[in-house]
Amino acid sequence: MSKLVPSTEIVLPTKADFPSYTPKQEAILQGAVQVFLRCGYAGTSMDRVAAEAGVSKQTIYSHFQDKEGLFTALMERMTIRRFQALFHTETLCGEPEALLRRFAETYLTQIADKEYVALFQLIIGESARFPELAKLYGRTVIQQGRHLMSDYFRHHPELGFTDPEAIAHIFVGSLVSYVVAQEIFYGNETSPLSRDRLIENLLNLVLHR
Amino acid sequence: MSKLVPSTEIVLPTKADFPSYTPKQEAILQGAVQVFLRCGYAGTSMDRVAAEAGVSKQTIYSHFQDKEGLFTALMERMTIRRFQALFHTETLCGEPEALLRRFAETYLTQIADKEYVALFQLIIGESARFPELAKLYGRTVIQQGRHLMSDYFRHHPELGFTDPEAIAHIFVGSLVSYVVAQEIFYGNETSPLSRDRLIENLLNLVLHR
DNA sequence: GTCTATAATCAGATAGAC
DNA sequence: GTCTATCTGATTATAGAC
Repeated sequence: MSKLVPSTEIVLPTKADFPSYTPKQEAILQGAVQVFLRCGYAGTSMDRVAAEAGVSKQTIYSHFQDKEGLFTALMERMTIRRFQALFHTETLCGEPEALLRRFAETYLTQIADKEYVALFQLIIGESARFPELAKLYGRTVIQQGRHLMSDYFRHHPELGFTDPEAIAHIFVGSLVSYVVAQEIFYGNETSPLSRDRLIENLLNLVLHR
Repeated sequence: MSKLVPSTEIVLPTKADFPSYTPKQEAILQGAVQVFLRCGYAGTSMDRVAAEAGVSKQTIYSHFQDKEGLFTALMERMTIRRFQALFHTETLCGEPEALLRRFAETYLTQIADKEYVALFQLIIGESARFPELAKLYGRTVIQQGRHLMSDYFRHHPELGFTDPEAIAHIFVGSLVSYVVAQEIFYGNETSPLSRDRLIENLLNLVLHR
């Protein structure tokens, strides 16, 4: 254990995960987004998707194998896009406090987005039926955030973290569960906690000790 | 603000939330658990529930108004039961470190249970269609945990927390998101982190500073 | 490739016998 | 109260015209 290598290997999305679609396929996917996110997998009918997309049902079946094929293609695309939006612009450098605050704010803004929350809910709800989707999502959106953070901690031993990976788990996990509690379990109505208060206390806990 | 009162009022389940059921109704509910937890709301058919419960479909409709009525009755019951299992035996007293470790271990054990995870997933997936269920769940299972902790912090000012509620948010949130990452997004397969490591680092972060 | 029309099945909910 | 049988509409998927 002499080299500073990550203790977990992250499998990043490759070019094979970014298939390109024809305009017709784009129309289908765009229509499918609305319905799947609102009604869930079983609650979505192909008729509804066809109507929303402005194409016939048979056209959907000729481009995507079946309902499962359409659903997985759509979910994979949305997951990868979120991944890009989350981490494309982020380069973890600068002073620890400013960096961590910027990371937390960016991450929270991204995952508290309405469409994002709906995607999150859908993948959780279908995690048993579509485990590969859940794994892809976990690897790209959740683990990648932890990975960036723990790498930063590892390369800044002056912060004094003996277990950077666990701290990253706690840091990112607090952000994720905040959104779950506030947006999905309606905590913003029953027991609100401002984003600033969360971030301030999280930074205090991690840095000022 | 001179008295030590909780800053958020928790609405606890009352006796009205514990309806009693006849043996026939118990059989129906017991059959419905299996199917709803495995197939989701839309994916569950009343025929299937009837078969699983060993009764006729009409019997279900005569005891519960319709599919929604059966589903909400079942979810409410499971939520309340989990709430009891979580907090009935727990009294927060003793030394901070031992207390917090015991709390974290009990909480994790409870919410990492297979049936519990399935309930969690189902309520998240149906949170848009059944917001009242999500609110009930959030109030009883999640907020109640935070409430117990922040109360404890508030009554032990020697711990030096300027914002007990936010710290409780982070503490309980880390536990919840750990289970989400490990059990729902299959983190135990792709990037495992032991329960002990999480708890140890969480306690370090909160207490030893 | 795209559409209209249709097949085959299954859903939630009810009627009526016992 | 409970069951069997049934109704009505919606669902996935396909056939065949253009």
